[in-house]
Amino acid sequence: MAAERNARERYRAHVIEEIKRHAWEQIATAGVTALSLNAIAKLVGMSGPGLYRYFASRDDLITALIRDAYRSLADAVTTEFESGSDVVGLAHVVRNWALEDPQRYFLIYGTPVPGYHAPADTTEIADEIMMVLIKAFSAVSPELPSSAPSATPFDIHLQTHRRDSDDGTADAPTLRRCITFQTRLHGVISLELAGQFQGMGFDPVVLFDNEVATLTR
Amino acid sequence: MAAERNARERYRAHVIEEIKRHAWEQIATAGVTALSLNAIAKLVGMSGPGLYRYFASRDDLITALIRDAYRSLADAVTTEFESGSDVVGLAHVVRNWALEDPQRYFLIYGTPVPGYHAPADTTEIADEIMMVLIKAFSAVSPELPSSAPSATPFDIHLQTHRRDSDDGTADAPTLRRCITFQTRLHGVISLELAGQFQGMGFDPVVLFDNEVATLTR
DNA sequence: TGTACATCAGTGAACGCGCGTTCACTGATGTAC
DNA sequence: TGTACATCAGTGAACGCGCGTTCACTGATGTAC
Repeated sequence: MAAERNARERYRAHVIEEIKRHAWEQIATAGVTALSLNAIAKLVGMSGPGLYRYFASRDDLITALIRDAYRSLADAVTTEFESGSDVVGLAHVVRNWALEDPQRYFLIYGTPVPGYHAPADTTEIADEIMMVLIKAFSAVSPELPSSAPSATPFDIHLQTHRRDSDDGTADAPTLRRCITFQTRLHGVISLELAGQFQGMGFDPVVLFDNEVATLTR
Repeated sequence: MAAERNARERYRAHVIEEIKRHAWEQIATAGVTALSLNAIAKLVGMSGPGLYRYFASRDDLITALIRDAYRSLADAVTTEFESGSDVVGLAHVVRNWALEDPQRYFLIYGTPVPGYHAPADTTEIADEIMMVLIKAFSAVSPELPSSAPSATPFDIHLQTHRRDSDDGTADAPTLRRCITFQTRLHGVISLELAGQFQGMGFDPVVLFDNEVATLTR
């Protein structure tokens, strides 16, 4: 019966969620490096090999976590945009999302593991975020002083060298602003999360706001 | 005899360098995570425990490597500045240094290991870099349009909340520019090194130049 | 409703591995008188 | 110059550990007729 089958599937989904939950706890506490299948299995209440019914390998688990992290960020950004927020609002959503779980942020944007390659569908989610940014910047671009007057060398470069990710509707200055949004936010957020501003005395959020203000200028 | 003692010390220094060399190779190939004392010892040509004559623990080795990385970057930046280079030149030195060995860059600026705290003297070297930046920006600050006219909220915040690292000679706008130099460069460099721009079609160095150009504006 | 079969969740034992680190020890190099 | 001692480099065996993963198996749950 379909209902019965769903019961098994619901159970399965529930266990998968529990595994992931404990995986995230481990990552938050000690980083991806410390993620251990056996330890997670113990926490979930089953023996090591049992976990292989749910994830084929350690890399499989990590890949699933990365996908979920991307998904979570994309959802947060999309939701915020659809509730009428502007670029500044989106920036704060990203920062808050990062502060929520720094290691989750670093799982996506942190030190790459040489050799490991993220699966294709995470790229799609990254593009999804990019699309939201394009929409957000398209709304303000015309008003910005630097949009028409002078195209930067990078703008010109973008006109010829660019492979979508967007559907091609965005003009170069808008695309540049989206990329700049990403790099500037990452610069200030990741250094904050890594504690590089500790001992410098200032409040990171004020620096963040300073940086975000430059995006719509 | 002093000469004899030096022979032993020179030998010691030589072995330490060889250990570090192999350690860097391992890091460049597979990241810090993969750094293994036993493996390094084998490469150097001694048995595992022998390495403990040179480094008291794995963390000790890593700490030494981090210190060396900071030192190397600080030297590169200082040398460039003393040879008459400006802010733009310094930016390119930093990027080239990062490209030289991405994992070395990430060892300093990458994902922090929860729990690990860098020793105090690395902070001193970081301050050293900051001092060079302050000098470089002090040279151009007076000419910049935004220096006198309008202080940003972050500038005002910095005036009251700041614990040196500089000797207190720099004014807030200059200090802000130095910090911005660090965050913007890190944003664009680390995303490039992590391969986040792959498949987007543009040349990262053009984006980098675009971003650097904003620093002296 | 009942029976025969297929699918699935989970276990326990085992494999092979490499890790960091400690310890007692040997042999070489340097030091002091 | 020679002898007695101290320092240092390096070895080999061993400890304990936890890891990812495979395998043969049990028992429960679902499916088909």
